Amino acid sequence: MKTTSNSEETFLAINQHVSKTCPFTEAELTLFNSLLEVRTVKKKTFLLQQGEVCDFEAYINKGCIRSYYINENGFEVILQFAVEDWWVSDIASFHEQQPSNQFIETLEDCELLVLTGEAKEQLLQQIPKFERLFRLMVQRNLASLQHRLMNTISMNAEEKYLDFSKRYPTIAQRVPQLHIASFLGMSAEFLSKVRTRLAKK
Amino acid sequence: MKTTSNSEETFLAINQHVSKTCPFTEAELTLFNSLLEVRTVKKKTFLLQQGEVCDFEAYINKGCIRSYYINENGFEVILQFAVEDWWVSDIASFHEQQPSNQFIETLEDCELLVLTGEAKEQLLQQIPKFERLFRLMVQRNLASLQHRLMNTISMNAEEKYLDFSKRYPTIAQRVPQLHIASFLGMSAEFLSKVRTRLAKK
DNA sequence: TCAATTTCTTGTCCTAGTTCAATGCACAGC
DNA sequence: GCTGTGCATTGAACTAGGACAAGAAATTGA
Repeated sequence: MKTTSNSEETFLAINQHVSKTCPFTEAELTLFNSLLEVRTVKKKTFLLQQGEVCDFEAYINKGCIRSYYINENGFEVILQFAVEDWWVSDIASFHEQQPSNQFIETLEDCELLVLTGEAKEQLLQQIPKFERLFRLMVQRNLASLQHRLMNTISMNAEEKYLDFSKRYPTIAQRVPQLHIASFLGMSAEFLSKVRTRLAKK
Repeated sequence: MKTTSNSEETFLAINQHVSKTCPFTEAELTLFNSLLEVRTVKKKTFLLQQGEVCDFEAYINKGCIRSYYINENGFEVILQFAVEDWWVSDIASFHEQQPSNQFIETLEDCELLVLTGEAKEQLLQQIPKFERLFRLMVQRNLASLQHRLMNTISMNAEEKYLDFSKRYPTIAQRVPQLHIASFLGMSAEFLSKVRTRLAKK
């Protein structure tokens, strides 16, 4: 009894999430859910490290995660913040089965619904409609990354920060400024200066 | 006779291109080809302008194209250079049927194979396997954009230029420096200075 | 072939953002 | 209740790259 109601709750959000992009039947959703692995992870855990092959896509039920690169000079750049109702993965590594060059790390205690490579294959084989869902997900990702690239190139620090806190108000709250600066491509000190300058207005 | 051999030639490259990612039968490829529209376009033609809804994906048989944004301040940023064996489109606008905020412009006389929205729908309906091809295409696009974002944030001008000319030697040759600078997110003047500095070594 | 337009180069001056260092703050662990 | 560790703030000195201007070189096109 407990388990059932618990698991219903567990999959509520993700089922709504996938239904938004594509209509699925109850039976299809049930199959989908059975292929997901529920995982709770402590803060500051790595889901993926540079050099490993990424073998999952994870939907975030609860918590906050960042993915980032570290380049040759030890310079860290944040690729993505992910919170509730988002997915994280290194798609390139996942699909080409190549070693990743990203880190994926929890910033808070998390509850994740994990789709492994094997599970995803089964899913796509049994319900090809899901192919469309994943294509749409990647597509949106691409569009938002394009947008971010434009901002990164054409905006100054203040504009970037304002745009960010408008676009992701919750994340701007939850995440240390340090990381936000890295996401926006500026030093933490300078972000701090920008913020105090803005506060004075 | 002439027509046949001509059209065989026309579709040779694209058929190889799609077969690389996914095996298709002769019949499937023939159907695919029949849905493509061959278009030759003069240099400096716009395939898409800000405000229009993008209704195509175009495969480049011959020529060179750029897609770019112009932001509120009139600042131009190049999103992509595309040459032979690449696709261009504004995926977001295309699939959401939203007005685009990009321009897509030919930099040379081009021969394109154009897949319109309608044709693409037919294609996906009749050969669902193509869904996979398009997902992979978007996915690769995403991966390369991630890479570019990292470079943009973490490299200095010289490193960016060196990386670019290593990664896209042909494009570095074919395209005015002006545009390369815009792609790399630096002023044309500064790129010129970087190049003379490099030449002196 | 010559003019017209685009693109490239070079120099000077200037500013947005960096780096480094010091200080203050908050809160997690004992 | 103290203490260490990780963040945030502030300041001073520095620099990569931008903006502007003016001339040179290269392409285009009738």
